[in-house]
Amino acid sequence: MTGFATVLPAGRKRRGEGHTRREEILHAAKDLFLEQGYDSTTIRRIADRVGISAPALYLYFKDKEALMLALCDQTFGHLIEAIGEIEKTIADPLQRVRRFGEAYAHFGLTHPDEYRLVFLGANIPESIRKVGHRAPTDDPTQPGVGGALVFKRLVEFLSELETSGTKLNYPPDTCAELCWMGIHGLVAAMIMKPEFPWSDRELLINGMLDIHLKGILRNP
Amino acid sequence: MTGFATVLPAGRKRRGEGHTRREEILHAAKDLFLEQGYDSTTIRRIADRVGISAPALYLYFKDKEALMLALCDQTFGHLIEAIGEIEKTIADPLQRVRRFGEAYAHFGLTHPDEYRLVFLGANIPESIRKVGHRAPTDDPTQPGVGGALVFKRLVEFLSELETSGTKLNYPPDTCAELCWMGIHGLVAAMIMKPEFPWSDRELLINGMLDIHLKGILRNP
DNA sequence: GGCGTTAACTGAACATTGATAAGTTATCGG
DNA sequence: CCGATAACTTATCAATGTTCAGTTAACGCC
Repeated sequence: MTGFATVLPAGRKRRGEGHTRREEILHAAKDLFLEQGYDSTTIRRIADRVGISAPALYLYFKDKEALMLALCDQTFGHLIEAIGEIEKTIADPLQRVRRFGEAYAHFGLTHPDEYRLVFLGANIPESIRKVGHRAPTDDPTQPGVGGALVFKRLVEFLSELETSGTKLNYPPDTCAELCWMGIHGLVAAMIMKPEFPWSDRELLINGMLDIHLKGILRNP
Repeated sequence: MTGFATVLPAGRKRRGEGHTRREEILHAAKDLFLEQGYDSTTIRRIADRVGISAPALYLYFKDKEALMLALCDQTFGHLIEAIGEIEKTIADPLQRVRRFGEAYAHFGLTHPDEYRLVFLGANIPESIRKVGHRAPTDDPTQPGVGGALVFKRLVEFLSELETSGTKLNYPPDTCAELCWMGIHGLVAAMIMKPEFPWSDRELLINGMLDIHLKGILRNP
């Protein structure tokens, strides 16, 4: 019907088109993980949705964990892009930090499932939980370093803030940990317990940012 | 050696002593969950450690999930006790809030798996994820209501603080949400990413509490 | 056109998992 | 001693992640 591609035996890829299949798998796996969680998503079901046999999946990913890692990196990419945007458009270090927080919260709340996957390690076995927090010096093309990169940016922003003359109550790393964890806690909880009668979202996010920015600056 | 209990065929319980076995299972399961995590702990291994067959475990717990839930409730009792202790021994409302935060963080860091299970809903099927956030009016003898009870106490502490004359920057519920989420984020992250090079634990916890207490008080 | 190489894929199988069914043992009141 | 039944076991199930050994078909080359 469609016309292109000569009739192939039910979706078999031509030579050299493996990466296409790989992305099909990623796409299907993402959908299924988000729908049913990591544990309930089986290799067979992913393969089914793609239209291949289960072992074929192992041609593209070492194991289920590697699949998940690849997905995490993909998601982190989006967040890192958003942060790069801040670096380009905002000059004031304090504003950068605040925008970082807003971008982070926004990212989490608009991609709740991915956030769960990446930052909460929900429904993922212990073995891959440490994803995203390898040493910040790791090769960024390697899977699983997204989280560290994001954190590194925040530390950079805070270091700028300090060298620009603003006094901080803690070292930049500690400030970064505190600020991040405050926002992270809020986002994580709002995602995990949506049925809880939360106060207004904007109020909470702005409140959390206010509190933390005030809290880390020596002379507010 | 110990001497009591007549020689039994390798640990079989006398009639009516089932609850003993139940507690043995809970104990073994707790150890194993803490050592290896929820997923990696198999029913068979728990049964092995207790010295019974795997199916025997199902005489005492409906399934693996029920076992974990029972453990959660048991553990939560300790947190609620600790909070009750604060109510008894500390009068000053501000101190109460601070102690609450300390107790909460301490609880999370010393019971990471229970914390993950109840407050993060990690590694468990959706069905039990919402545990801990049922309506606060639920029967506390039912499994899985710990979280809501704990939050209620914090709101009470903050309300006391307000009625005692201290001005707050936000309503007590919002303050409670902000304070809780700050600490929660920190605890959650330290649990989920233990290999991250965190700043000093005490420093972070105290820092987070300082920031939030300063942040919610109108005139510090 | 035919041929060999090999990327892309499949079917059968394995070990391990949570869980159930059906049967067995031993305790204890009468 | 006996019958009821609490406490437990063996055998087994279906589902899972993963591997092995093979099969199919696309493509470069003669």
